[in-house]
Amino acid sequence: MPNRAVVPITVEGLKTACSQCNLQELCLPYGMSEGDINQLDALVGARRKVKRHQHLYRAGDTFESIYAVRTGSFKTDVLLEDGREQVTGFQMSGEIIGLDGISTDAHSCNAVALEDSEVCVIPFANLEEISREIGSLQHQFHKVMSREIVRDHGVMMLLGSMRAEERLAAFLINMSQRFTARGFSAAEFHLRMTREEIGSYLGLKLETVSRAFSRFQENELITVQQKHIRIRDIDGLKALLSHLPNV
Amino acid sequence: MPNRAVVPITVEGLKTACSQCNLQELCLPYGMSEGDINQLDALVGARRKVKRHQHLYRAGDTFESIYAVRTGSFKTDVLLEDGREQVTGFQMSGEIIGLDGISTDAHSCNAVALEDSEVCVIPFANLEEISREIGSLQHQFHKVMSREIVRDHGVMMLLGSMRAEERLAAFLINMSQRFTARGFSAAEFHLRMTREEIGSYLGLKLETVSRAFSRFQENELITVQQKHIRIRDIDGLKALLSHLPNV
DNA sequence: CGGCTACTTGATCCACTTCAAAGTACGTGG
DNA sequence: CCACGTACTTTGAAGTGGATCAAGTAGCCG
Repeated sequence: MPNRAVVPITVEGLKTACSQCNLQELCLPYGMSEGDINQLDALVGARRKVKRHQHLYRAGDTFESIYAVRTGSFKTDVLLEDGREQVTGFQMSGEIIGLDGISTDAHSCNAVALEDSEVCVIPFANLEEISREIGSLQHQFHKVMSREIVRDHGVMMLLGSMRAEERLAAFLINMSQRFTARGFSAAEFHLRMTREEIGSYLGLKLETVSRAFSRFQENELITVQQKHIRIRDIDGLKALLSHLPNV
Repeated sequence: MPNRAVVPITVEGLKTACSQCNLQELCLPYGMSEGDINQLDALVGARRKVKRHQHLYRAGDTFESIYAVRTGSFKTDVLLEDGREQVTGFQMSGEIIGLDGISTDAHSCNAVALEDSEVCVIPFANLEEISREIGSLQHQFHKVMSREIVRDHGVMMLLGSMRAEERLAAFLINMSQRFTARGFSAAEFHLRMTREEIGSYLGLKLETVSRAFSRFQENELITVQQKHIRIRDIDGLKALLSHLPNV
């Protein structure tokens, strides 16, 4: 596990490294003083590489740090005793993982890399300490947590009130937006997760996900080749979301 | 709207008033100094009464404060353009409402009183300022937010992976635990929400909720009389959660 | 090339929804 | 205090979206 100390931190380096990070809004742009930069130095403890299919943490692990995804992507899931899995989210670069652990000082879900990935380890005690001194960091962190709560409400809406094709359309639109925000194509991207993982996230079986993809392709909304997706008619997809179930 | 200033704050009074509050863990027990108490004075801005079926806030409202439920209970929900409603949670005394607003400085859901209720208004700017000075308050607040995220994951599990009777059993067990934590009977309680609201929360139609209640009654797990519930076999309910769907 | 994992597609089934009709509690005004 | 209206709940019967079961296919990697 390469320790942070190994990689000398420079302001330039940070700006590059963290340019897509969810925490950037408070770390960098707001004219941090030299002293602030030194504190930031204390904030990010280390980087950690996680290979595909490896756990970043498991349910039950002691909580010490939250993580910012630098490269790659993750899924978080909850397991029931009988083996049922619920994927609670997919995380891409710049997104924060691990907030579930603050509540009880132990993680309540699993975080697994979908591809070879790297995270910034942010010891939570450090974050709390520094955010007591830098108000903008404190506020930004609160926004990150709140955003997670709002996102979760959206997933509840999806799981509780939408039909299969609406759920998949919402998922594709969301992925497209997140790729766009990272400077990738809005129309063409590569999904890192399996049909089963998408299904688990959307509360559907993998066959249903597959059939919905096929239906979208028939209707010329998208082109599917395994995990490679090309969106041909984003408005058509969005239209699926604004219709009543039986109209 | 009675302002806080109207009700003189005393340490005794606070201990009584906040004895069931989620924020109590940091406000009260940790031997706050006289100075801390004065700061607390600045934290809780006012109390606000909300009548049954009235909104505490609506989606789109500017975010300024979070709320601690003093008496009564609330639901929070998200509405789709076509009228579909997803209830995202039910809140009882001591629980915090409004965390969704931090993210964008505007609320993203509606909060509606299920009965005549009263909340403590906590201006969020105050909370951030004071929590920069009192570390235990800061940490407690982070725990409250994290707990909300963990709870949301549980609801996703419920909506995405459980069948109707499992969902209702999980709901009843959860309600029972929360009533117990408030000093009420674990076995007998009055639901403040309608079958339709329970159904919306659980991703089911009201008829399905009603049928599941009836089935539980047939199986002597509970007694139902409209909104009055008596749990006769809590272990039987719990057993419903640990079984495979087809076993 | 062989073996594996992931994906697609068809046929059948069933849990939950939808539609419909009563029944019950409750508040209000006469 | 009763009559009536309203909102909520229960229950039945029929319909359907997605699950399940079952092949078969495509891509990947050692």
